[in-house]
Amino acid sequence: MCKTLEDKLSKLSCKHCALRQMLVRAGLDRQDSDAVQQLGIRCRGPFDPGEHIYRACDATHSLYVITAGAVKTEVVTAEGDVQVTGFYLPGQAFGFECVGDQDCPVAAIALERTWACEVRVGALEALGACFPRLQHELLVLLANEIRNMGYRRMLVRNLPAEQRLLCFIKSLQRRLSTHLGTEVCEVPLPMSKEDIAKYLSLAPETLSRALVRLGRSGVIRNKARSIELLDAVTVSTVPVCD
Amino acid sequence: MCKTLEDKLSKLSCKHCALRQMLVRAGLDRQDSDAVQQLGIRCRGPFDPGEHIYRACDATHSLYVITAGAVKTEVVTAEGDVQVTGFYLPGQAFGFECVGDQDCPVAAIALERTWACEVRVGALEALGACFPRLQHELLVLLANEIRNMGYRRMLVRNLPAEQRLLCFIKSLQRRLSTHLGTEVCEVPLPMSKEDIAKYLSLAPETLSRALVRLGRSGVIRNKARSIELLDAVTVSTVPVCD
DNA sequence: CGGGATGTTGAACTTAGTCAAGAAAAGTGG
DNA sequence: CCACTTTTCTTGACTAAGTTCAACATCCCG
Repeated sequence: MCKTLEDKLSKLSCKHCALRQMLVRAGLDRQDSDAVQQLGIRCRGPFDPGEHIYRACDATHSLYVITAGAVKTEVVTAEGDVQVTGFYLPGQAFGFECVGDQDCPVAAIALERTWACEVRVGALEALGACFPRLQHELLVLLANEIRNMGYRRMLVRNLPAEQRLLCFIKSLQRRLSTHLGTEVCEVPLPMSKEDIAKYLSLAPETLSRALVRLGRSGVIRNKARSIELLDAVTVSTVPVCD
Repeated sequence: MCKTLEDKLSKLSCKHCALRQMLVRAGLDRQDSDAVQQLGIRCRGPFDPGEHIYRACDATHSLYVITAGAVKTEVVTAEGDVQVTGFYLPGQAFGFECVGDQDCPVAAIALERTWACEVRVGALEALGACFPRLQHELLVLLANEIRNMGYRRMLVRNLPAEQRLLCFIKSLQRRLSTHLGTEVCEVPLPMSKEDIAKYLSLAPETLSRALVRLGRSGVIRNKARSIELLDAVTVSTVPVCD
């Protein structure tokens, strides 16, 4: 747990952190630290791999931004099978499902040692009443998530296994590059192959074979717990999501 | 075009209209007609079948609520193939993708003769600055859409064609029943089979076969431009979305 | 009544899923 | 630190499901 407001803000100081970006765009930078203080940002963690940040049906009503580590979100159906709905990297916000009043059927689980900042949606709304631009940015954040989900859905659904996988790796790469501020080729995979399979709606075997085929055709190089993207041209022909 | 505020509100007077529900929950009922007037609700239509309500990349920044008719939303990829992303019935809101600042890559097209109320998101936000509960409801509306999208995605993806189709019909039935306030068995299909296929990510042929099989197994009865749900038990075992 | 669009049917083909076995990696406890 | 177990991942043979292509039927609109 960090103690001071300065600590908390420094955790958010990354240029591309979703929450910080929102505050900056809303015109609420450090100068408004009184206002920001009202948000009651809590730094939580460390969460160990496999540990829940929130469980399905927890009424968290909070948004989270990862400061370090990685997180997956998943839904469990009545029949008990699990569907991974998203992976989140440092700087990214998650927990949108919990904004509303209903219980959210989604759980968030740490993939590696993870720290995250928590902001109560109620606090954002309250501050938004004073700063209309913050209110607007909050709305935009959700609207963007809706757009992204629609995109992901469209792209992932009809694509054959290999392209689906490539699209996923590319998305990870893009997000990581954005966060680091430099184009990376080697994409670490904090999640298990099974999680990726569940995210892409593929059997683990199919995923494994797709990885091998992409490796053989020289598009990627498979490493222990990461993937190196080799052929930029081939990759760029794959539809982009996120 | 309707003229008076009374006209506009009466259009929204259905108990289950998404916008009206939001206003009521926010405590803004007819008594606050001054406030509601500020929203500048525009009644638009009629739109003929095939006519666009908005096009991809139109910067509408508006939400729409259908008063009569039916609408589909679709995304066109760079390669030119179309993906239908949603069907909307009377009382339902659409246009969430356009809430943000970016252009929305989605188009909305009337399926039959359609009328819709348009509300500028900016107007909702402005009024929300005075009525925090409205602001909250707006956020909840978007959050619910996010939750629904996640659900739909999870359910539709792994399901075999027949169940996917049944899930879709059931969803239409539920929405129609909610709007009419009474359980309906006969579900009209304002959209073409091709649109349904594109929505469910199936080849038109596969959809056709699935319809025939469901008909033969006595779950549904295929009619000209509607489907009758016969076996309530079988249907209820299908996962529910929306 | 034609003619284009829309929907249906059948057969070959392609892809991904399933099942089962084996290899590699990650925990576990001495 | 090393054997041992357990889990995760890979590989192969087979099966099931959906797509594609082509032909035909039906609907709708002029």
